[in-house]
Amino acid sequence: MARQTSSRTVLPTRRVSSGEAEAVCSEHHSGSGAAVEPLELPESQRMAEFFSVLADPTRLRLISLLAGSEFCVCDLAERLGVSESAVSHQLRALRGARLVRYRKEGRQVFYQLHDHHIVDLYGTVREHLAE
Amino acid sequence: MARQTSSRTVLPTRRVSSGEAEAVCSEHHSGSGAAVEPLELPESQRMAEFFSVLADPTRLRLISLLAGSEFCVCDLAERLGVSESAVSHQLRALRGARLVRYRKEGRQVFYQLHDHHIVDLYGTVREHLAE
DNA sequence: CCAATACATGAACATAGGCTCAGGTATTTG
DNA sequence: CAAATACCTGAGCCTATGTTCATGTATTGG
Repeated sequence: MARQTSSRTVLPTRRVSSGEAEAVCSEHHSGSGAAVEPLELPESQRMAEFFSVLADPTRLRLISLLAGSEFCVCDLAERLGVSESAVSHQLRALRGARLVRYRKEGRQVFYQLHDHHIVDLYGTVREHLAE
Repeated sequence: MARQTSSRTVLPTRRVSSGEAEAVCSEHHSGSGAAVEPLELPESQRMAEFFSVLADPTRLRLISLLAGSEFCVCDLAERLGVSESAVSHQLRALRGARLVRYRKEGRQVFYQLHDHHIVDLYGTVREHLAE
């Protein structure tokens, strides 16, 4: 196990240097004077984009099916009760986020989860929502 | 222009059970005939709603700051370079998802992460994106 | 009490995203 | 080849959402 949670945020060098005048409450920092830098904007955008892929019921249900076994597109569509077009669009998003992989067999395309990360996420969120 | 969108068209609730064999490729199920049911729609919506809260750069940067220590609202606003109003709106979303907690001290409100779940998620996603 | 600070909230505007529709590509079949 | 199947994709419609702006509430200070 040993999930290493590096308590240090990773990216420095982001000085908010806008010409904005400063507030007063800045003197009340409860933490030490150590620079606590936020996540950089570009990386926060990449991460938000990733979470956006998970922020859709249809895609989550696709993932839940693929967690059980692999399926071809039309089976996924039928089981979710949505059009093949919609499924195909959503699978494209999942592919883009490297959440699923596929293999072709004749004219069918079988999709499966890409790796275990998504299952970990799934479990953690279920745990959070169950509380 | 008005198409047949009479009802909500959001949740068809099409209960395709065993009788309705529409597609042809259904016979290629790789799994056994066991019912592989997808995540139920209501739960998938709750989960999507939760991921939606994480699907925003500003909120992720707020979380990254709060992972280091607690902060009052105007400090968060200053460090991210966004308005206090925007921060307040986003903190509301984070509160709703039980991702942050707050304590009042005078006229200031100090926010901190609610529990460890978000840090786990954060780590898993960083790992996924780093590959 | 009145002004200022710190934060919250509703409305409005601009953008992003999911679905349907209408094709398009690739593979199998007659 | 031509039709059918399985899947992909661009365009457009409609809804959801993040921000700003203006205002409201609570606490501190003169």
